[in-house]
Amino acid sequence: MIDSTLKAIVEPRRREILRLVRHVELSAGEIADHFDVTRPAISQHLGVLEAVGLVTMRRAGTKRLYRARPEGLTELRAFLSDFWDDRLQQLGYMAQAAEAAQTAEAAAVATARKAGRDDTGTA
Amino acid sequence: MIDSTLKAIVEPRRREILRLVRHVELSAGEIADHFDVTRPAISQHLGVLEAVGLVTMRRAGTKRLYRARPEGLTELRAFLSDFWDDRLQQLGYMAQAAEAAQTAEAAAVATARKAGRDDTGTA
DNA sequence: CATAAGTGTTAGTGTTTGCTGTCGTAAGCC
DNA sequence: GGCTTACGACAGCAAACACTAACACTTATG
Repeated sequence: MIDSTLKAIVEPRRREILRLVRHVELSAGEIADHFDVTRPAISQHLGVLEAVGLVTMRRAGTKRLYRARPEGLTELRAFLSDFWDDRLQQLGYMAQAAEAAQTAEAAAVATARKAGRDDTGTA
Repeated sequence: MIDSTLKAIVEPRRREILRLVRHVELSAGEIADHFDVTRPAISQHLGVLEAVGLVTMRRAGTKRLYRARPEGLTELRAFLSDFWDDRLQQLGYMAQAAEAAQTAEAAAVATARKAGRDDTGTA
């Protein structure tokens, strides 16, 4: 699950695609225009990104519009944080922190401490 | 640079190795004992991890002791944070974008057309 | 219904990658 | 010196991956 998401992220072209559709919605053709490879190649990359939940797609006439899925990115960030921080928090933490950060970052940190457990992670 | 680091992280066995030597120093043989593959295979993984600066090695007699290099992990985390936050310090931006996109999808598409090819991708 | 535009899908290909098996090398022990 | 331990280095192989080319499908437009 997380493994496939990581594999999707590794490909440089897919990271670039993710950057393109992070804030705006783009059609497959518009995305392909940013690269030198053929459109089918980009279509495959989009399929991979959609399969792992990093982008969403909606049809608009003959076009298909893609957009980054913030939740997918959040989940990946949560996993990576967990990986490095030694199971300091759970998956839902990042979303809570993001919400709390709008008013105060310190509050988010406090939430992390509150939700966290002992980090005696001697693997 | 970051690309090779990401590639090193993607391999599940290398992530497991990284977990093993995160807090304690282990010899190549001890690390290999945790896996079903042969020692040369683990040796190759260790070589990759060392090449990208995710682990350090020191010789102790006939043994070679490996340990995670925290700085390497920090650099990768910094890159990933920069990638997702787009050097916009606000953590809660994603939620706002997702909410706003529902009401201003047409505007987003228009913006995309207007933006055209500002970045041809040189990751 | 016929045609064109916009994409996804499938088959096939070259390259990369992780693994095994064998060999070479440096450090300790008799 | 000769032997064992511990490890890396070098081919060789099989699977995975990204790409291209050709085809199929869906949606407007006449």
